[in-house]
Amino acid sequence: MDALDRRAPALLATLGVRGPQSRTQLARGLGLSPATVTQLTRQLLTAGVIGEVDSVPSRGGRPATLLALTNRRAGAIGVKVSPSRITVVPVQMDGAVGERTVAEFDPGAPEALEVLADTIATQVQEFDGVLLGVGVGLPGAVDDQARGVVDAPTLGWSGMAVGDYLRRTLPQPVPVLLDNDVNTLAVAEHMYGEAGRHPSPLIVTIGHGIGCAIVAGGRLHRGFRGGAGELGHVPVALDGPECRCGNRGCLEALVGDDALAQRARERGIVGPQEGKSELNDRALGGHPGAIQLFEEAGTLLGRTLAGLAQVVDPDVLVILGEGTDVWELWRPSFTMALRRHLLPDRRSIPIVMEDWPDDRWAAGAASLVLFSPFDTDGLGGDQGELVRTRLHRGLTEAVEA
Amino acid sequence: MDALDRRAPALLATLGVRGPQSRTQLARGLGLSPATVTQLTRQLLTAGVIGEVDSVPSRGGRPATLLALTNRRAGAIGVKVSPSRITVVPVQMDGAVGERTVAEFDPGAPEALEVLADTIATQVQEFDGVLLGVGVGLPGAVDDQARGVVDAPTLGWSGMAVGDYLRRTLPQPVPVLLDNDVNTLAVAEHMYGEAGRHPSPLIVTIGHGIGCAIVAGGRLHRGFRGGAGELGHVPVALDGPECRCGNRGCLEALVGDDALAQRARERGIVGPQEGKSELNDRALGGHPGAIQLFEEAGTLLGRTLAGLAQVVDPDVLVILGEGTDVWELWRPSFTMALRRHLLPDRRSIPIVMEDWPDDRWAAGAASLVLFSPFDTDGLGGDQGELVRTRLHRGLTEAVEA
DNA sequence: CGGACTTACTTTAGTCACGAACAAAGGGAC
DNA sequence: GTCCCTTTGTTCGTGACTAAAGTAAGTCCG
Repeated sequence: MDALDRRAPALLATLGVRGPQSRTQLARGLGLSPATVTQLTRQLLTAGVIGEVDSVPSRGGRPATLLALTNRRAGAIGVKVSPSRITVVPVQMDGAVGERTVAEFDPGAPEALEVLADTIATQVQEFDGVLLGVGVGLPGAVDDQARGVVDAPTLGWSGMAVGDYLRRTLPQPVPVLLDNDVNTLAVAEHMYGEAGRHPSPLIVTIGHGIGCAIVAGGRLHRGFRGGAGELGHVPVALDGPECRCGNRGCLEALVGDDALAQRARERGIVGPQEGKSELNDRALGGHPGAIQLFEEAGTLLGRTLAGLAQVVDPDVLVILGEGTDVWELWRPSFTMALRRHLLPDRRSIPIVMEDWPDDRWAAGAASLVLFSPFDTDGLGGDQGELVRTRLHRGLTEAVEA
Repeated sequence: MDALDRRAPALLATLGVRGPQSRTQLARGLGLSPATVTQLTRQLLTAGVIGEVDSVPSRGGRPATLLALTNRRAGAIGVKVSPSRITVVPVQMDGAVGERTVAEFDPGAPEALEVLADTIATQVQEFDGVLLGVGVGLPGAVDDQARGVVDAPTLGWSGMAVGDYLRRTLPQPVPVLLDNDVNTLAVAEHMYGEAGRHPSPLIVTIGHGIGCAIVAGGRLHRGFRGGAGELGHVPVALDGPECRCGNRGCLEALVGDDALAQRARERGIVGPQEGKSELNDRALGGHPGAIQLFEEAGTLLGRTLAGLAQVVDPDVLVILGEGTDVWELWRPSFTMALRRHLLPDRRSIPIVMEDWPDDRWAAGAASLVLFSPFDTDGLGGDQGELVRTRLHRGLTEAVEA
């Protein structure tokens, strides 16, 4: 009964995320035989962790019995760290997002980590139900997932052992998982979004930074030491402006929010004190120069992604991020440039734009934790293992109490 | 004893490819526990398929006993299909390459498949030892690995069921595996070359075409329907020359062999009837214009690969292909452009150039077959399964006979 | 209204691979 | 030499998972 099943957490998580399911559905979803699911569910049924809740009318055969969690109060806390603020949200396993906390943040300050830990701590103490862990998404590469060592030029962090610090400092011992914020988005998309219906999506984020995540066969490509997806620093112009990474001609230095705002100021489209949001307003209001700016950006992004798609061959393109609020301005030129530079038989690749508001990024980070029961490769390291045992134990104890 | 072990073929293949190994080495290499290896090897030992051949002096512990195949006459036939010819070579499991057959080929001819099958058939009948299968590498995407459906614009093939045809036509029933030629190279590199010592290499081929293969965590990224790696058709110039794919500004249309030769003719570096090899000669002879041509190509390739490396984050860059015979001409500008456009902490990525003569491509295709015993994901489909059983049965029968 | 067909589970018997403890076979320090 | 350490390999018991065959519970059709 006390077996540290690797499968039981995955089964529980499936019921938590996808809602009530029959045994057969579970078997297919988890890649197990029906026999195994019978065994597993019997244990969980007698333990009272799950229960038979309903039965669906049959479509020509024996009707299926739906299983569901008897106690679904389990979830994770998601954290998004950006250069100016921290967003923290509690997320239940079924995807329900709780009330968020936003705190000002100066990543360069000496007490930055302390502030981060404090902000998270409040939410940890107030969490309703079984807290499986804390997922943190940040703009940068996570060198060692197990220890949580972060390299994030955007934040000015290099070799910061963020994971270790949080684990030591949080008010209760709770698993902490870190990853690049675009990667967390990719995981969330895979679990809840459009990308989950495709085996090999290419996920692109536009906004302040430009990033991407490559998923192949349901597997996130993290690259050597977690540095994959730096789409923003792909060189696209020979003599482009200098980028904050130090190089010249980076995509981000041409179509990132700051770059667009800068160019708009140079061209007199917005005033010297104005920025991206004013540019958006002008363009939506019909200002030809502003519209042209987005057209240029769309072309550049389209061409760059065409190149990437030639090499990676995804089956869908998912666009999201802050920048998508004016996606209609990018779309025409983007689509044209993309299709024009793709091999003929790939031009029909679907493009999906998803709205993904600010706190959803944080919710995405929580998915990092909520996904770990499914993570068969152990990419989450020992922290992933901790999440799994917490899920099993947490739910079982909740029932016994 | 007749167990269709999934593991036994992998073990046999390890011994065939890597040579004699101790049980502990095998366990580590195959990701099995020592206990399991003991069980497996006992069966194979009593069956006489493998034997204890030697023992190595210890380094502070019990000395290891080396195991080896008692009958190593097993291998595959590799085929490389190019627009002008077919190269066929027999390859033994230890990597030894036999004598090659080269045949003229016109992929557009109505009897093209017939010619292909005939050329392979001769080698099949003459094969020395247990023939595990035939591996075919071709310039194009293999839509469905199991059925072997090929889309290859270079050959003018679209939806050709090459695999099915060969399986029906070859003189004996033998597994046939097909893949993109760069993918086969990647597999060969993974098994025998430098890339095998790195978990996430990016493999780039230069020559007539420009291609690449992305390997992540020992896994080849094949893309949706096998179309990944079309590096040659990444757009790199706004108003570049028209490419044979129909688009403009493709990398291949700027730095491929034909493009270089064309440009050399335009600039009067070689005569109107001369081509790439004359260009090589001029450049190696010190012709400034010719040298500059390679410099430009190196810069372009370097910049493009920098972009790709930002997104994919490989741990090594492996360059090979016909074009590498004059790699020294590309190298300086390539290296500079690459490093200049990489994020600072990635600039130290190692670059390895490997010599890979023409018939090695065919040998690479054979690796497709020789690798399938290790292919735990079953990417080779039922053909991979066939290869595994042939390996096991073939070697066992060879001993009994 | 009963048989043919479908689909959903369950039981059984067995395989595969592993962890843990143990045995074997050396090196090195004193 | 004689401990102790390191590394290799083996034995044994166990647990996870499965295939195959059986059972349950419905629909559909004549």
